[in-house]
Amino acid sequence: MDCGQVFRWDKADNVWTGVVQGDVVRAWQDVKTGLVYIDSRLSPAFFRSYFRFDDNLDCILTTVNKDKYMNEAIRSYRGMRLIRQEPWECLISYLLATAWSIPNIKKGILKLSRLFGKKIDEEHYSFPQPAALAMACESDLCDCKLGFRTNRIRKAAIQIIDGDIDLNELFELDYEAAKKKLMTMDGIGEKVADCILLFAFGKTEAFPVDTHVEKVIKNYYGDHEFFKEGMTKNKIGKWGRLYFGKYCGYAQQYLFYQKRLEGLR
DNA sequence: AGCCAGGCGGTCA
DNA sequence: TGACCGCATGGC
Repeated sequence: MDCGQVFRWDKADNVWTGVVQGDVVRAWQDVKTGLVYIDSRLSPAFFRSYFRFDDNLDCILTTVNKDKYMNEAIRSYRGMRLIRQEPWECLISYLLATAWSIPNIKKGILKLSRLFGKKIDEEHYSFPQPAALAMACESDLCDCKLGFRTNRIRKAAIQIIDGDIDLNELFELDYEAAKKKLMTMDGIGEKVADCILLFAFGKTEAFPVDTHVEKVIKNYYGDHEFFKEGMTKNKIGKWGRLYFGKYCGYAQQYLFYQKRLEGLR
């Protein structure tokens, strides 16, 4: 929950508290049994999907465990899963993530929720609905200090309201087609599109190349034949999809997390 | 003070 | 295509 995928969970006294689907959720894990306990009005079936408990993690990690670097990341962080987020919230979150650190992304989302979401209890607010952001007057949005991201999220909200973009439709499209559609939106390039497809639409063949992953790949895999004519971010993405295969998104998340916690080796 | 943060869009060669 | 730049803001 703290690996940079989702931004609305916080830990206190070994209990994670998050806002999901307008509900305040508390979750903790028994260290000995590994069992996960969840206090929420949402159903167990919902959380099976949210935490992707139906993924056969051992099987997936075996398929992406191609070399000593991946083996090390898997050895250290085995158990980390992709999360299946709500598309709308994920879309806005990664529009905000552009050239921002993870703490800043969390703060930005918190500000948006406090201003445009619904109050759930004394300290928690739901993630704003598209209509709330679409109608947010310019000055209110500017109060959030989102910089150049402000217009991007308002535009996105309007496109959703107007039906120009139908997020549910993206589930039906394959990875390439869905990516192409997302990239028509202002502020969504390759990386942001890949994050949304991976974290909300379950497209594990997405391989987001951000600044961390770029450094990791250049450091560990720069001598691969594939890169003999240079290492652009675009090329690194293509390499990741080829090299790790249909679950490359999982590989990416393990490399990303390891890099953030340990730096380059 | 200067650089970096889960980048993107435009321009120019 | 690929390299470079401006874009807001915050933190170190």
